[in-house]
Amino acid sequence: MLSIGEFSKICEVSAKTLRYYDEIGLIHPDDINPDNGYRYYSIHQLKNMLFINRLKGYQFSLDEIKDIMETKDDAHEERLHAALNRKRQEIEEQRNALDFKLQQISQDIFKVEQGVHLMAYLDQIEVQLVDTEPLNILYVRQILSRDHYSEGFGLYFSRLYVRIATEKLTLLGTPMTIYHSAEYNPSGNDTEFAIPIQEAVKGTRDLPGGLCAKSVHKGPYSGLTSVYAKLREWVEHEGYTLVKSPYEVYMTDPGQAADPDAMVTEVYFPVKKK
Amino acid sequence: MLSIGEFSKICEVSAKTLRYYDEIGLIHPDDINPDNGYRYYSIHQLKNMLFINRLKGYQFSLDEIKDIMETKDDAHEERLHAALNRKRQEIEEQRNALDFKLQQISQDIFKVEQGVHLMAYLDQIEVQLVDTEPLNILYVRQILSRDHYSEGFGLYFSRLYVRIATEKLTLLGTPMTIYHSAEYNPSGNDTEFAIPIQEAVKGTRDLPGGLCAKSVHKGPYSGLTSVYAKLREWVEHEGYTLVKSPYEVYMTDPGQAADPDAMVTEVYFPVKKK
DNA sequence: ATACACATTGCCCTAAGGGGAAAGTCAATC
DNA sequence: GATTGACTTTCCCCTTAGGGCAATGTGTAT
Repeated sequence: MLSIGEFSKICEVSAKTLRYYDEIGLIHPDDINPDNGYRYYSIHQLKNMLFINRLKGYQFSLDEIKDIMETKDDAHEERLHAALNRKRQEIEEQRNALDFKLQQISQDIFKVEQGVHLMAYLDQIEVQLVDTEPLNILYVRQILSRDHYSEGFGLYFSRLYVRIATEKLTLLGTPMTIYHSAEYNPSGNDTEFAIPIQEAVKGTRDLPGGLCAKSVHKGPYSGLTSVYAKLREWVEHEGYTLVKSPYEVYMTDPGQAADPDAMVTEVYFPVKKK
Repeated sequence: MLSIGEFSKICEVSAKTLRYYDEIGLIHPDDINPDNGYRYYSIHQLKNMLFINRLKGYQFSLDEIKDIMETKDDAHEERLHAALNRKRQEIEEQRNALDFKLQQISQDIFKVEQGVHLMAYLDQIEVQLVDTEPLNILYVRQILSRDHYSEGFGLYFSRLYVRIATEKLTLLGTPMTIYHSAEYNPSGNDTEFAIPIQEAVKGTRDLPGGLCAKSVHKGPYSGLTSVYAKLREWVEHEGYTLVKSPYEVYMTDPGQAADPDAMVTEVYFPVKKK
């Protein structure tokens, strides 16, 4: 049997960590001296410990690891397989996110070298005041969390398109999204997916027209945050108030855009003078 | 002036977060009503808030962001530039680490599909008992933290090689590292870089020979952890004890290996029978 | 006047341990 | 046998960047 210090060296894991794992039930020592509480590990536990470390490296939480290790033999492999595949996908997404950040930070470094403030582009965003016509829209309304935005996006629009095709409805514009959640809510937003059509069938409603502050955004959706900020700033600064939910109109097909830099999105804020 | 709720919507940052940033001094509201403590933000603070969000996206801690924002105008850009470059490098390293994890997890998924335990390779690591000859080594000993391992690696070995070259000493083997830190210590390990030479000049010492448990490892250094674990397991299991510091011998040049899979490292554990 | 949305502070919670204190224990040496 | 120094135990507080909830106070619209 090995003392906690010896086992700690073998696994290259601190004794503190081993005590913590004992506490949360991830790995209990094989034996505990009842007199003094000393923990003793057997050499067979090494493989388990290294397994835990491997999974930790794949960003499993200790809870997830515990679940996997507690799953009995027959279901174990299946479960592990599923979990690994899931994590692989997560890691891949993270890597892509980092790739994007790398591009962005490189651009920002360039900006700093040119003596331009990182946020200077905010002043470049143009806002116009426009009067919109009322529209008849085919819609579906959903609470969507940030994580499932892009999936929901494809899903709900394609459902609407299916209806338009099967019921031979007449398209009158490009797809749009209306954001009903007034507040910023990280857990989920009340979102309406809509497409303007001619016929007033079931599942359509009237989107009233009126005065709007409008900005046109070119590029990937991640840049929209700033456009929203800018619009709200403009509305505030010019003495207007938001009177209805803001909405976006996708001039380029959101599903099929090859180059994200070529995507064009219009953002509308229905307003009135304060 | 904007209430905390309005400002929160504009920035897409929760009110809680704004209060927290006020508390830690990252962004104070422009005005606070002394009667009721209500916070009021001005629209000019939007740019600052978005700047904070941008830096947060680059994985700056709030403390770092605060430092950057408190730096005054003349030093500000220089500091930001340095910080951004540093973060870019960090992000790049993270991305590379994720790339490596992706490869590894894919291999592990394959193993699971083949019905092989992830840690089965541990049983494949072979350990032999050998008798080593004493060596005369030119050395330099250093406390090195994990993070600076690879840099230290190149640096200290090249210093040794420079001495060998300038003083025309006679090389007797490939470079090696001796690990004097008995315990696993994440903050820094006592490490000796050494190269066996013939002449007993200043800066050399005798590395005594004797009985050793030895494993040969092929592949990148990241796989060495398991070799160490295996060796310790073997030593324990066969009833030996470690009598001196373990060391590694790099059969392939650690600086110049093109393909990490082709790298060969020998690990020695000086032991005696218990 | 009432209702309701919004604001405040305060307290506890997170994940995965790290740092350190006070006290008990082990093995080896004098 | 005694002492020393290394090792172990538990206990408590600390970390990041806020989230959740409660009790309470305030602003505005009806």
